[in-house]
Amino acid sequence: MSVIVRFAPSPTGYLHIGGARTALFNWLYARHHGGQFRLRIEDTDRQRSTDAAIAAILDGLTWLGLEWDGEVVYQAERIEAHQAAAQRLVEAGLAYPCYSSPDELEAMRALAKAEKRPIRYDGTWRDRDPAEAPAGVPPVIRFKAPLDGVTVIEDRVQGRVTFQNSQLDDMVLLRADGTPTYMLSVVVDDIDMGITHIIRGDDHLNNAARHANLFQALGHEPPVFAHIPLIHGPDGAKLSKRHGALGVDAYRDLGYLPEAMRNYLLRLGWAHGDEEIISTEQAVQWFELDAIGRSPARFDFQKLDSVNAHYLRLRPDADLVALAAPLLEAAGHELGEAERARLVQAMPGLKQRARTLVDLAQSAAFYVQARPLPLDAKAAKLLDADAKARLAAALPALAAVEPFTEEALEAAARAAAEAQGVGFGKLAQPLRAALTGRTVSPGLFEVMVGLGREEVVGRLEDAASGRNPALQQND
RNA sequence: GUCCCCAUCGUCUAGCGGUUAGGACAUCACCCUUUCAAGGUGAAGACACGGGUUCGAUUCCCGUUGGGGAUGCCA
Repeated sequence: MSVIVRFAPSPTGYLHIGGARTALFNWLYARHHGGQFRLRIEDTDRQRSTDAAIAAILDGLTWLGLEWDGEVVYQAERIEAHQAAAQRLVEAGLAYPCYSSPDELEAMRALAKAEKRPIRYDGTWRDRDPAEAPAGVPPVIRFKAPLDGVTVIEDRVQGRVTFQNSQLDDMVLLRADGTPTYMLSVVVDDIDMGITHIIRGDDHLNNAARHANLFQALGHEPPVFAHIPLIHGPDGAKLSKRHGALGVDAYRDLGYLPEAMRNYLLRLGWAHGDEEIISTEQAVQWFELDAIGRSPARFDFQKLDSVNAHYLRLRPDADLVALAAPLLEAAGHELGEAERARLVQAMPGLKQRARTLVDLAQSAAFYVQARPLPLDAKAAKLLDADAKARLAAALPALAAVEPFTEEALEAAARAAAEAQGVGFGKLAQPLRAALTGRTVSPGLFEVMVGLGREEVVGRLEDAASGRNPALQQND
C-alpha cells in the first residue's frame, strides 16, 4: 500500500509552530515511504477563513521547504460531495434531522454543567418522528452514533485508546444552512483522497473515535492514526496564538534558517538515539512513527538558537550575504558591489559568531558603515587619550605593511606594541574600537584585511584624531 | 463535572527488568586567546509520590498528585 498523508490546516490564521511541526512529520513520513504529501485547506467555516491566511500557510510551508504533492484541495469546493455523503447516511438511517435550536442546546449544556453531568447532546430528535418538527425551523443533520459498546483506536503514537461509546454524542454533520461541518468533511475528503495515515495533533485524539465511526458508517475502514503531542510554551502552558505562538513568518523575520527550523522541530517529540544535528536527507531516511514521543514538549528558543548557529556556519558565504543584505539595507546601509564583496570575504569570521541572521547583519554592519565610524559607548570609553596616542604611534607601521595580510599585520602590530612598551592587548582593543566601533568583533587582522588598507588607515586616523561620533546606545 | 492523553537533569531527550541512568541546549569552572564567538576538558544537575508484580524496577500493573487536551451548527 502506497502511503498518502495530508496536512489539513484551517485558514483562520497564520501557520503556527505546532502546525508547522505536524506538516513536517507528515512530509517526512511521506518522503520516507516514497508516498504522497497532500495539502488540504479546511475552509468549511466560511466566516472565519481568509485568503490572507491561506497565503500565509502556503508561504510558510514553502519557506520551510515542505513541498506538497498534487493540487491543493480546498474543502469548501467539495461541499456537494459532503452533502451527498450526509444524504446517504440519512437514507441509510445512520443520520437524522435535529430541530433543537442553538438556545435549547445551550440551555441543555448549562443544565448538564450545573448538575455536574456529562455535557452532551441528549438525543432528543434521534428517534422522534420528524412529523413533530416545529414549522419553519431548518434542521441540522446529526450522526447516529453507537449508543453502547466501545470504539477502539489503535494509535501509532498513543497506543490503544478505548472510548466508551456512551461518551460520544451525536455530532452535527450538516449545519442548519446545509453546509458541512469539519467532522463530516474531514472523513469524506480523507476517503476520497485515499488517505492512508492521519498524522495530526493529539488535540484530535477524541475526535478520532467519532471519525472512526463515521468512516465505518460510510463503508470504509479508518486510516492509520498517529496523534502527536502538542507543543507548549516555555512556561508549560498551551502554545496558542495569544500565548507566545508565532507564525513561521515570524521565525523567518527573527533570522532563523528553514533547515534549522526543520531540525529543531524534528527533535521536539522525535528522537533517533542521541542524534541532535540531523540533516533533512538523514531525517527522511530515519523518520518513523514509532520514534515519536508521547509527552508534550516545551518550545525553547535557546536550543533553536544553537541549532540555527550550527546551520548558519554551514551556509556558503555568498548565501549569507544575500540573506543578510536586505537586513543591512533596511538598517540604512547601502550595499554596492564593493560592499557585498567585502562582506563575502568577511563572512567566515562573522558567521562563526552569529546565532541568527539578525545577529549576523548587526555584527556585519561595521564593515559597510561609512566613515567616520560611530562608536558605541564601550568603544568610546576605551578610546581615551592614551589609547589614541597608541593608535597614532602604531599607524605608520600598519599603513606601510606589505603585503597587507593577516600574518604581516599581526607581526607589525605586535612589534608596535612592543616598541611602545605595552602589552599587545593595550593596543589591540583600541585598534578594534577604532576599526569596528565596538569592543567585540571578529579577529583584528581578519577585520583589517576585510576592510582593506585604505579604509583601515582612514578609520585609524579618524579615531586618533577623535573624529568619530558617539552612538547613543549602551551595548 | 465527564472523557482522553502525558510524567527521566531547568529545557529537548536516550533508555524498551539488572546501566557508575547516556547525549544535546542552557549554567559554572579551566584551557586556547587581541575582544567575542567557535573549539577542547571538566563540574553541577533527573527517574513526581504511594502501593503492588518480580530474585531485581526508571522500565510492567494500580492508585495519588501534577500538567495537557476534548467536551461547538470551530477546526
